[in-house]
Amino acid sequence: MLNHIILIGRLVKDPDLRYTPTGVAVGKFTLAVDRPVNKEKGEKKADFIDVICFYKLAETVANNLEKGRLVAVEGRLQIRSYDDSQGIRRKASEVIAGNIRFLDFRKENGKGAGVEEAFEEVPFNEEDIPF
Amino acid sequence: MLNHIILIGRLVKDPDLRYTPTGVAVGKFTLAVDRPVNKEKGEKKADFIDVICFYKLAETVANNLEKGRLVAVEGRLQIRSYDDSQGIRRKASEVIAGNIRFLDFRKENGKGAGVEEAFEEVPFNEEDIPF
Amino acid sequence: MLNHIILIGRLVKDPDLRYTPTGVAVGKFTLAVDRPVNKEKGEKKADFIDVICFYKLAETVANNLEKGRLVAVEGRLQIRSYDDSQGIRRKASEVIAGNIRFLDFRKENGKGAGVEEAFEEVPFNEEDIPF
Amino acid sequence: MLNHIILIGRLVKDPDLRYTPTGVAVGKFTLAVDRPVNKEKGEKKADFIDVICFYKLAETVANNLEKGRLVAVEGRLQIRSYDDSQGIRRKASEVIAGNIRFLDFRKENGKGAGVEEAFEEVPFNEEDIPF
DNA sequence: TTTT
DNA sequence: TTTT
Repeated sequence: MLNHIILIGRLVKDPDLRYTPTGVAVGKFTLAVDRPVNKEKGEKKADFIDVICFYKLAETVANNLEKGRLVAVEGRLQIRSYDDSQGIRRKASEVIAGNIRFLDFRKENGKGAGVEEAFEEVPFNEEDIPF
Repeated sequence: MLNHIILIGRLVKDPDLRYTPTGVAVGKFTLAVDRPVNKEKGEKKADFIDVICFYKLAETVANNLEKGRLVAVEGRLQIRSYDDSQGIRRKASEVIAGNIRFLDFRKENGKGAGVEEAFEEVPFNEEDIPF
Repeated sequence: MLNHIILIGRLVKDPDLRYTPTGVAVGKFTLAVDRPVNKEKGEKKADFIDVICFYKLAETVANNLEKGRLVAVEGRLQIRSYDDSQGIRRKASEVIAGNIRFLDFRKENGKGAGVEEAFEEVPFNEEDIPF
Repeated sequence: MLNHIILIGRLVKDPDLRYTPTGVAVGKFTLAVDRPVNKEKGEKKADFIDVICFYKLAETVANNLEKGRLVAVEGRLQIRSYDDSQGIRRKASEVIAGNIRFLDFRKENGKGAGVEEAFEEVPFNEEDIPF
């Protein structure tokens, strides 16, 4: 009924871009999201979380992100079952991204704006709120 | 750059529905969101948070919600300035809802489904993920 | 660096409660979280998401929840690797819950309050804010 | 019952640090959070959102942040009423931060780690999960 | 101005 | 009162 996740982490590899048979762009990358450090043990751990995106967002990701970049991802967690190449039944856990923000920037592009929104936002004029 | 809020609370009054001069439906209601109880003092407090919604979502809210109903709201926090009827400059703090879930149900409507989505979700077939 | 997920769904079975060798209570349950319905195909699907909780929260869950109950879960997504009983390397995807709210209630317990908080909230008196 | 907000934005001024009569550190700053751009009008707007933090988190913020810095804030939205210096009744809308991440970094401090956590996290060893 |  |  409600499924919303927000992650900030770094890409562990360059993003992957493929197309479905019907021509839909699908992007995939893995994010390393550091866990809160365990103060006693002092060790550092991360969760490696797969992120999927579609359409224009997938292409913007493929064209602008690379290994090591820091991003914020908003999306929903999806669990799907599939059989791997050896026929073993597995579950994939993926975040379907609706919105991705680039949080560090190459010098050359200066501005630091986030990527295109995947969802159309509800448009309205603030002046029109009739209350 | 990123602004996302999730609230669960109860309507303190019936929702209000108005239309802008251009015919856009605008819904408004106030949510009482209980704070975590202060164990020492044992007192109970709530934040009273204004929520605004638009279009079809506004009409669904007006037609289905009433004082006392429990809802989950996803949206973004907006701060806007205005002059009140006495000419005093004030700031309004409102949650612009993108998604509202009804969490308790009249017996008569049984199912308990959430309301229509305000945003179009990214549509895709799970079978088409090419990874 | 930041990992936060909020889910609303129903338990697909009664929750499970176990203890670690050191006596820590660990609760586990699976939540069915309905996806936004695909309007064209009209079919209904859900993600089945595993949730883990600890300590008092685990015991409160075990004592108060059962199959079919509606809850809101706040937590973080954790991915961990393990070998299953056949020695096959697998990844587990689990939400570590910090906070669980009960959203429907048996008649007999009336109040409808959420469960105990797992985290200690920052305590302060509103009157003391020195701004 | 549930109140969770996540913001990413920039400080519009240096943060403010004060102490309550009982010696509790209270930090305050305002975040400019850019709204999704209105494509038709092309104009850029932001919400200016007040953030409050306490204790060690307040001091870390005061010692490390300044005007223009980019941060991620997790917290809850609080609405409180007060009378201003002219005796006019006003409502303050503030995000009570539980967790703040620094998202851009001075060259000199290299690492880019987030600030100290405000909440104690639930501690456990992954190896101990008895499922 | 406040909800169960 | 506003940030890049």
